[in-house]
Amino acid sequence: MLGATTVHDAFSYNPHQGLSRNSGVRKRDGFEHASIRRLRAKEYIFCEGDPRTQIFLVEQGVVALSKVLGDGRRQVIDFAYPGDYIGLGLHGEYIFDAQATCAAKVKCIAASALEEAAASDPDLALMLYKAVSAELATARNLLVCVGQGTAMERIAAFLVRLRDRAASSGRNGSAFSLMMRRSDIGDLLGLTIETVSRTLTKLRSMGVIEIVNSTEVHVLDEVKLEQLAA
Amino acid sequence: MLGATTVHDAFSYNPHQGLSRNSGVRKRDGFEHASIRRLRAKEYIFCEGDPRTQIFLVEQGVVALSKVLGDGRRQVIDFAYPGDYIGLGLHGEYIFDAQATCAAKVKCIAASALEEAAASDPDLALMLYKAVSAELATARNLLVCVGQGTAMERIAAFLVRLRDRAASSGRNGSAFSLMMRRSDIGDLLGLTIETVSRTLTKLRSMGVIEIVNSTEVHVLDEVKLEQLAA
DNA sequence: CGGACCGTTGACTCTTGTCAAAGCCAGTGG
DNA sequence: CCACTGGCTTTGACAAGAGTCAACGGTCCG
Repeated sequence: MLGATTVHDAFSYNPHQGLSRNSGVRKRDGFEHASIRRLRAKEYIFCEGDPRTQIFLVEQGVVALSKVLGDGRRQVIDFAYPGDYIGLGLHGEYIFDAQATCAAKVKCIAASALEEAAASDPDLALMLYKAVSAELATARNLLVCVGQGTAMERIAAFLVRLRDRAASSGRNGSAFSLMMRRSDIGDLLGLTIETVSRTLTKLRSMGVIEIVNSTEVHVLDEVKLEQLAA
Repeated sequence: MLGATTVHDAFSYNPHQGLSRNSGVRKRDGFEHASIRRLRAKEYIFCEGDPRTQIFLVEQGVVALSKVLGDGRRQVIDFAYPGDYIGLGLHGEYIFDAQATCAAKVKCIAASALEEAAASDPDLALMLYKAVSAELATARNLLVCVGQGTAMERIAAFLVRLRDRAASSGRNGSAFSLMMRRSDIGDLLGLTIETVSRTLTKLRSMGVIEIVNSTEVHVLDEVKLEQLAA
């Protein structure tokens, strides 16, 4: 768990519920060069349509990348974890929202700096190519999961991915923190929060996982979980 | 309509129904350098897991890019139309199947040639970066559609995209050919063929579209169709 | 103490999937 | 020329999984 990272003066603004899309948060928050920005849960880093001036590197916490339909339905496209870049691509504007799901820390990098450098540095350009290719593979795997899986398969696959991430970052993979609310999971998998909750309850009653405090997951039966992930 | 392109000696093989994943099709079919390969409907260009030796440029027809789960469920990830590249990325193997949905023609390009050139040509590398970024945006838009939309919204959005494509390629956008079966559409949108059929029937009975011969679509009410696309 | 937010659970509805049958069309072969 | 066959689509009846609506409980925080 990341603990309660103290946030200085940024306030949480939600552009989809009436506030201006460009609040003072941006300028007040050290947005100039390669600075660190601290985020509290639910705080937006940027929104779809904002000019793409910066690229962000997640240092701590989790950031949900999402798109929102006119009527409020939201699809999380991906979660960015420490080490992931946010905002790559060659668009003039961001093409999705980026919102911290929990207290988080991101490094801010000028987009122009990175992409001008890439124009003369083939290695860097190839690195970008590779990073975007990886994002593409992730997006497509999620598409398969959402397009073809039952609720149980989607949740199980999601938990397997979290477990793999935890395992590969050295820690004990069978115990990890969700670092997000049920609504974030539902919006990722195309399910309602009720279905997410019910499915997690079912996994608990099957003895596959254990959940403490609604956010800490312990995988009790890894084999079973992988079977359920289809 | 592309008409009945004559296919020489390639036969249709389906790797997911018992045949070897590497039949003679590949070598017999002009796979060496920048050659043209003709495909009949349902013929595979390559499969997930095959070594990624070539990149393909679609010249005619439509190619479905898909992933298949162990039990046969299939998710179409994207359709490649004339002008689209297939197989970009930096993986040693293809990470999806590529299968013509109708008679098609593709140009074959050695993968090594392209990516070695990119290592010393920043412009080319940036071009690849841009191409993959575009694929990523497409995949994410489809994810939003599949994750959040009802059957009607998914079908309507799909038809709008086809119309836009037809319109931008010079022809009359309100009339176009599907160039694929209901199962391809269903596997793209995460729906069954029955639901696809029923939804198209409903659109017909609403006077939004007209379908002749099961494949030729005429959009009668563009405004309504866009409204339905969410 | 009260309120806001989040998660869980229950009852019910409804969209979509499943299963089955029939029609249509194209190609094949008698 | 026609009957037959196979692949594809359409349609209907029914089942089931997920969504909706509502209530309740827990936790955190002012």
